[in-house]
Amino acid sequence: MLLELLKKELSYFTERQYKRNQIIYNEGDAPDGLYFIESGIIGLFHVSESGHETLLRVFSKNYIFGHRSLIAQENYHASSICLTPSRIYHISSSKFKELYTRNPEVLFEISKILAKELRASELRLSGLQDKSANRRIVESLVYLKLKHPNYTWTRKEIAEFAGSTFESVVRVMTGLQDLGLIEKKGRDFQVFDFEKMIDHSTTL
Amino acid sequence: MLLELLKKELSYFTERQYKRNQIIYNEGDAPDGLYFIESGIIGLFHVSESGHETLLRVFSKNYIFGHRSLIAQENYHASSICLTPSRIYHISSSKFKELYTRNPEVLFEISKILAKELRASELRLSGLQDKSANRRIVESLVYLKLKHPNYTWTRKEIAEFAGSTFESVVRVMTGLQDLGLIEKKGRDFQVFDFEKMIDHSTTL
DNA sequence: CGATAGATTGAGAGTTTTCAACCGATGTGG
DNA sequence: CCACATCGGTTGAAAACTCTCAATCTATCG
Repeated sequence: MLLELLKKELSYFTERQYKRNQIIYNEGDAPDGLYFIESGIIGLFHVSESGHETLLRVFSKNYIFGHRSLIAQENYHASSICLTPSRIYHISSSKFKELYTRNPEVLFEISKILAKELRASELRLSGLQDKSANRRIVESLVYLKLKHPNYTWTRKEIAEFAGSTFESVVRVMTGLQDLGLIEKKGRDFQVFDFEKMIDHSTTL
Repeated sequence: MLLELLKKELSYFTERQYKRNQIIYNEGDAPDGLYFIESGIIGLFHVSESGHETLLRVFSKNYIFGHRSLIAQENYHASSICLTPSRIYHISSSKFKELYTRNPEVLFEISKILAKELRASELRLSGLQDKSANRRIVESLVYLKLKHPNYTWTRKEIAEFAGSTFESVVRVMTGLQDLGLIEKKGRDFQVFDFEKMIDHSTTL
């Protein structure tokens, strides 16, 4: 929906190339327009005062990012970093304003995205208090691997998404392999049965 | 900002009265327009599968709620419950659409609210992994009591906001009283020094 | 082939919750 | 206005979960 709207307006955007691990914007920076992903995977990371990292969201093809700060008119509360090499369109704040003034549908679609992201965040908030670390790790494994089957997620990234430690992720993955639900392949892994994994998340 | 816009449109709204503990809408219900608070305090609670409750947000005078589901076009992911008797304006989904079509500024302001709520939620997500329970409890105490000095927050509500248990809240409050930073008054309490409380949150 | 980043495993430590018992405040009906 | 019921608060001790730390191993890449 938003996709079609933005594709029609690509002349407003400029395309940029980013390398793996390249920072697109940093926590604390002033908002700098809207980003729209042509290819690649981008992680949104928050680093707390004490140095703890959290993987808040994962963005990829045909999705936008930078929208939260842009709309809120607040500095970024987290940093966007490329997990893979990426091609990304960028539109300046002023051109973005021009765009949604001319086409209010764009604003509505972005609101919708914000609303869905808020739901997801609040459900994670609840899950963090309610679910065991193992359960959260399994769910994160399923979520991340379903979303990006070909990307090799590190244990650290998975832990930072699940709200746990990479050692705990390792233990859960070993357990799942013993149950025959996943198979480790070098640093990567393959999932055989997404459904059963969640059932076994208390068994580990 | 949104306040002025909505006040001009009160003829679009109908006013309703709610009692303490009355449920305004339930988790799982289809979205039902927008709510705008004339008076009272409303809590947004999520109850997980296992029965764990989380206090996600607190709404009060001149603020809206129900906007997330309305914009996302998703069922409510949490329930809105009156913490005090409340007077609340309500606008139907169709009239709301009419309103923001005629006045796109309204939509922009609501997007802004969503964006700020997303930030707050994600920072809590990070804090939940990063900060000690005591620290989170102290911060919640400060946040809730600064926001509503006259409301008697129960230990349970504070715990459900902080992501802890009511017993832990009790222990933290006893510690703060021993330090002379708060004073308990029956079930209520008074804060003497909001600043110092956070400093002492690791000491407890 | 060596260097480095990432993965694995075990044992120990610490924080936080859970459970249980008891206390105090608040409000209602007789 | 008192008595009692109920809801919320308090405290202590034990248990559990998860993390931390350290040592070792393996994959990957120049």
